[in-house]
Amino acid sequence: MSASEDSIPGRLLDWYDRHARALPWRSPPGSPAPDPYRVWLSEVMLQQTTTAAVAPYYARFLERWPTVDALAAADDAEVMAAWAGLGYYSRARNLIAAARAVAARGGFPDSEGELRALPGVGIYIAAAVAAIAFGRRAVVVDANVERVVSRLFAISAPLPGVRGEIRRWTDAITPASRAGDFAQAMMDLGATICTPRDPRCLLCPISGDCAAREEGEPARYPVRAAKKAKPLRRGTAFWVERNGAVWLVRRPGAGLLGGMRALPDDGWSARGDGAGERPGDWRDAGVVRHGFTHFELELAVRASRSAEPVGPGEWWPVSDLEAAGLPTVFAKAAVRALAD
DNA sequence: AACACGTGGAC
DNA sequence: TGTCCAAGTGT
Repeated sequence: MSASEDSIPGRLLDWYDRHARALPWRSPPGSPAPDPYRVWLSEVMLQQTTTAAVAPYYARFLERWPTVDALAAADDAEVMAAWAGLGYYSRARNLIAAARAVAARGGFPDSEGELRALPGVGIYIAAAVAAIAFGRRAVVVDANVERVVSRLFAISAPLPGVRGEIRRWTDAITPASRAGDFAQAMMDLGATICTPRDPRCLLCPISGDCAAREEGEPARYPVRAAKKAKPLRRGTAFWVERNGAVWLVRRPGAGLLGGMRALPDDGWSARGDGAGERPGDWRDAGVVRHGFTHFELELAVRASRSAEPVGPGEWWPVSDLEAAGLPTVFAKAAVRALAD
């Protein structure tokens, strides 16, 4: 390696060679670079999502669509249904669009700039794919890196405003070679040692360079701006059942749960409950609570066997509801309706 | 710059 | 039960 063993990247790479996590989308350190399709797919799934949550989805996607060409040829509805439960559904919509763009140009581009042009590929994924799949030197900054770097240099200004400074420090310690392994080493360090609470500094290969450890309270970094309170919204979902089938709709392509199958609802406007306005014989099937990123939802479930479905939709066999690919909030509502 | 955008696990 | 937060991106 070009980095000396006494440097921060040198010690980190040496640690990574011995302690890298074995993850389904990863090649062991020193082995040939993994397929860019696999790196890209995993990075998209891993946005704001834990490795444990991603693993089964990643396995299913790879089995069903082993190449970017296969994914590009897939039906939108099947991909959206396969994504159900993973959250942030715009990722799935962008995944399809990006796969088709890549297939059309005959393969993945190998530079950050071109990667960045793909839908759903931002500054982080472009850098990660360029470094991990194509061996480029790129500055990869995710939440792990933010935490490690903010501690290493005791950066006391709050996130998110301080991201530029963190990026410059990361650039300063990113080696010319093995930038992909370096990025993954930083992420492994953040995930297993330099953890949000109670970092295990005694096991850290760069604790001797860490300004936060020197100060004595590393867990106080990174500093974050105060977060806003989540408002509570109330709404109603409608379970209309007939001959063993339930009426499902597809949500509009953009916005919350965009493009996903769903139960019909009242829009969750603050005043709630338009159920009384819908003709038919309705029963109260209970309430489910669900937390979204920026609000909390209290969703009343109303069920009927006589109401007429409203607008476009489809009858879906209740016995095969799993295959409909409902987002978790509606899966909860379905369980509530069926338990009633 | 600030906000929209899901979900589940850890404590 | 509540809070934090995880391999971020788009607008």
